[in-house]
Amino acid sequence: MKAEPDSRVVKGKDVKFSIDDFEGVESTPWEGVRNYEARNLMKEMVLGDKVLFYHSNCKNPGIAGFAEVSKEAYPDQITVLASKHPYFDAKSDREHPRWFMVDVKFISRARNFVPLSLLRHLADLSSAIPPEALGYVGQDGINEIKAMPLITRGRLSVQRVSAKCWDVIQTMAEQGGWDNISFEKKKVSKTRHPVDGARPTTRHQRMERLADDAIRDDEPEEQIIDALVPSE
DNA sequence: GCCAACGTTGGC
DNA sequence: GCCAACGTTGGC
Repeated sequence: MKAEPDSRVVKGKDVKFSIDDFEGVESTPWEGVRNYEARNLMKEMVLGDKVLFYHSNCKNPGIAGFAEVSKEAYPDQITVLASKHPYFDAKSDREHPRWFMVDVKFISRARNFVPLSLLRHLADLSSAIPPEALGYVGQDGINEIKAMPLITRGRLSVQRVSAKCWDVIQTMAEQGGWDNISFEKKKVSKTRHPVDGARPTTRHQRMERLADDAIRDDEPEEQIIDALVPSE
């Protein structure tokens, strides 16, 4: 799950939420997700599901800590009902909420911050053999990283993580060991070549995915159409 | 129902 | 700050 550690004001509200902020509050409602696929993933979450806490849209993006689901999906309407709020959605109302959130409980900080650039570097290896210093990751680990939606898709703010992948990342955060390997962001090719197993991304296939996501919205169509539209 | 235009995300 | 990727909107 992605959060932004740096201040950014959206319609008058600062959306900053860093690992420091998280540690201070222990548990927090994951409000503000306004993407169907991300919402559907949150609806699938069950109590105790493990979460990677990711620092996004910042100088050094990467995995900053660990968390778990402490409350299963419920309507995100605090923010939705106030028309002045940045997450306001006129198509959602109290009876027929469109957006949901889970509560997430802080577990721990990553002893070693796991930068996206490192994960990318590992995902870009032509083989599945980790660099010597990261031997403990194993070939399985490299393959898990190669398959992460974080690598293959980007954008989506809530993503699935396999149990194995979560373990690999947590072990990395625990053990570190990449201080002496270079994983400079190479400024070479503009188009990133898709990794094996990446979801196909032709326009047509993306449109189909979107349609699926919207369909899995379980509200009857008429309720969406009839949703109250507040003034202003 | 298609698809161009537009808006947002988010790495760099 | 740039801009590629891609989700969303709306005209037809």
